[in-house]
Amino acid sequence: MAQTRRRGAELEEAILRAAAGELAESGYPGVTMDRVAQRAGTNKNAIYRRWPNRAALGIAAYQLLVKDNTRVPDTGELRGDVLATLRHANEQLSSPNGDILRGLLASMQEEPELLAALHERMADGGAELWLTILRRAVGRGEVAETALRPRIATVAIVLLRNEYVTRGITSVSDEVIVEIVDDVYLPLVRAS
Amino acid sequence: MAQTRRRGAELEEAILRAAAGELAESGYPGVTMDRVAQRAGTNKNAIYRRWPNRAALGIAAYQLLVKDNTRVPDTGELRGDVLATLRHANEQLSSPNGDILRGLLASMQEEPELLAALHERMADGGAELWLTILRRAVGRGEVAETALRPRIATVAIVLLRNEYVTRGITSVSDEVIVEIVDDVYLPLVRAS
DNA sequence: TACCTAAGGTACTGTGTGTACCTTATTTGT
DNA sequence: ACAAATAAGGTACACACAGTACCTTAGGTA
Repeated sequence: MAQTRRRGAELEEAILRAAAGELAESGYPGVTMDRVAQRAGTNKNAIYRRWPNRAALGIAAYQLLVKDNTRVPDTGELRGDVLATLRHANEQLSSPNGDILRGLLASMQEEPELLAALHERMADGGAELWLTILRRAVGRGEVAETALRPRIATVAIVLLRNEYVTRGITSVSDEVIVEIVDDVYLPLVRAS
Repeated sequence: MAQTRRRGAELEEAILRAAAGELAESGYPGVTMDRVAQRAGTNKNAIYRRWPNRAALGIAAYQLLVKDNTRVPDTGELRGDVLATLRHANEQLSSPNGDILRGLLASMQEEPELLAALHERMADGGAELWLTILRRAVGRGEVAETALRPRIATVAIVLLRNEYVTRGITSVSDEVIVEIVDDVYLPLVRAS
């Protein structure tokens, strides 16, 4: 009954929107090829012509979901910037996004290149954001230039993500975030 | 043709050994109820009478695999202890154990209590081990007593595990381990 | 000896992945 | 304007796996 048959980019977007919808509503387990196809008003063939398997579709949908999440806060002091970024990431990782992330991580065992793509887009996990925050702190004289290393800069978000991935919780309390900042991150960057 | 039918603990051990074998050879995806049952020379009913679902069986098998892995090294200095522990954990987490861990983590989305059990046994992830190492360093005067907090003590292993979980790699290079120790962990505990 | 418990065996439902094959609509080149 | 190429729709399928039902059979126990 469709007046005109959708093609190319139009159909691709419809599929992606359907997959992202399932992801948001039912988590990664809900992203089945049958469900996505039905929701997009198409069939599995159209999906398999674009993504080689369920995992690839899941990553693409996840990227659509968490897009536009990399703003760099500027509160005027390092502690405020770090807290704001962690809290923002905490919202992004909260249920169901945490489940989604965990589900995706596990499904990528055989596709390292897909996992790398996922890692790049992982919510606020990019080192560049953290280096930017630290660079401004260096400019204000809050920390020494030797702290400007990716491994050091991303410690806070790694610890936060660790809470999600290994504890399976749906949301990290603000106390934990403050603890990460005051007990670990700030002492570390000031000592480096 | 079995002379005597196995029962109770004997059968349970046979099932667990079969599951651990599949885990070691094929990772978590290989731990299917059918395969484990066949390998153990029994049937799915016997498994379901003991574990409520595949995830529970997977955790039990994982615990069998990584058992006896918590020795506390004593090299006489903090840096040596930390490096030894991380290198040991790196071996434990190396393929296929890393895949196994990731697979288990993802499957636990609905069973928080199982995930908690897994977390307890996670290779060298227990805070107690790290606190012991730090306590000895405090005794030697290497670090201040204020560093004796779980969040601080476990930072090194969390960073190492992060490499596995988010990057999907099969083994972390020794350079990364040294970087974690010298650039992050030692500065952190000495500053605390 | 009879009973009870637990193991073995088999079959089944339901769901999901991925593929095959054919039909039909739409675009593009001539 | 028409034909050929391209891509979508539709259906059916093979295969694997989780979990359940139901019955049969072995082996301790009273």
